[in-house]
Amino acid sequence: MESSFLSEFKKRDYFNQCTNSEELETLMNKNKIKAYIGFDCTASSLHVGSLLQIMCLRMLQKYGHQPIVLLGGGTTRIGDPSGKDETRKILSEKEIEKNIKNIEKVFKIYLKTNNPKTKPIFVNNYKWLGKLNYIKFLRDIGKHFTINKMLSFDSVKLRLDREQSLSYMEFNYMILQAYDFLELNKSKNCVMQIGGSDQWGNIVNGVELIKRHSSKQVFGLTTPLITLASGAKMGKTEKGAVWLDEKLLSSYDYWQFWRNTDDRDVLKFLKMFTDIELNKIEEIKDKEINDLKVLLANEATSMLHGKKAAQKAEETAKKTFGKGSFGDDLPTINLSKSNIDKGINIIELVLLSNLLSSKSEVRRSIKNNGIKINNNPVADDKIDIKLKDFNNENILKLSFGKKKHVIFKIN
RNA sequence: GGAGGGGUUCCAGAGCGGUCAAAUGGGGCGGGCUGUAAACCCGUUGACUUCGGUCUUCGAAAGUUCGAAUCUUUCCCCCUCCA
Repeated sequence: MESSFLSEFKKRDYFNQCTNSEELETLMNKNKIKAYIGFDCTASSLHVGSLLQIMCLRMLQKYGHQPIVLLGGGTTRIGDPSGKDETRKILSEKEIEKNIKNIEKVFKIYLKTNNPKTKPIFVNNYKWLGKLNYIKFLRDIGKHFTINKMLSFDSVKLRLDREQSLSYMEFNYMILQAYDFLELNKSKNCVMQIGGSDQWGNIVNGVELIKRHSSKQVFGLTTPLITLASGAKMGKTEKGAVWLDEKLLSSYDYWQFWRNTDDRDVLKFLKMFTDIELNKIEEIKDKEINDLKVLLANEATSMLHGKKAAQKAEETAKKTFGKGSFGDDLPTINLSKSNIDKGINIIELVLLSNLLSSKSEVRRSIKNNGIKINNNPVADDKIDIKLKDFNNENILKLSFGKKKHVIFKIN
């Protein structure tokens, strides 16, 4: 069978639900379509939680379809109640605009922008939501929604069941999202919305609205929630969220995130988050698991930060973990010579590194053998770091645990 | 509107005048084992410390007491049942 968008979509385990799989398949084989995904702009960048959605857009391009990226300046002002227990904080206009600009950059990395037929279209729903006329909106759009049905959606129902408050503002979120779809259908001929499984209700609403309002058939497609073998949510490291932004998470740490994947998740992630062809994955799947993890880390990191960054990260990792030495990708902190001459207390040094944030923590960690200077555990929290602790290149490696290292350099 | 129950350290959840920086479990962190994995085992989990202690915490404020997370008063918030 010839490979198609939807068949590969399914084979890579991107598929959760579709409003009408067969017809969508037919349509996509016949025509090149436009599909959109909306992204939340609450934070200044996206993290790996959105990566699967980004991969979906890439796949659209791969099959000649055109992705639309909706950066929800309008809906971010409201806040999606799906999966949230509490009302989100409301961001200022300026913050949202700033976030949108920054998030756009991520898409320009992941998506190809040179082919005019498939290059991503960026839209901001504030453009149309911002100037809605309330009465007109109620008459044109609001009449297609029944409260009875809206109350039955999980996003609303769960909140109400737990007797948590749901503001009228948030209650309207799903209508606004449905309206987005309608708007994109009218202005850009967008016929599909993709989203995470938690968006199913919102997406279906859009599909139905368009059917009622314009008598057109459009499609909704969702991706599964990624659950880790460990049961945890995907996307955390020692340092917090795994951001898709060098400024928030270094390419080395990003590489490490993938390198540290649970054995049981490696093949799944290779399928989901790399461009390696499926038959190739099939071939290599029995290779040494750690080699596969390196492959995964390299592929995922190259895609975001470039090949060079990936190589450098691998290099640093090899030195740091293999040889117990270090590479240039580790965070480096410069010290002045005069500081060292006086001697720096070990606790102060650790605090300088930001590896830990309080003196008590440092003391405890030293007691637990968790702090190392040049691979040697520090036994006493009273020692001072002096010139002799630095190597002949004036470098000292400070480690907390096995994975977190910082380089101190005298200059 | 009426009647009860409750707000405790990251979370769940004990404590109900001194022995409480607060049981226990989960999570986190560190160590061991290994493969930078999982599982398992051990330690640790408010801050500061000259390691003797000191300081700040149990919804908020005020009070009783030599002494309060524990008692009293007021306030704020949440839950259950009745109307």
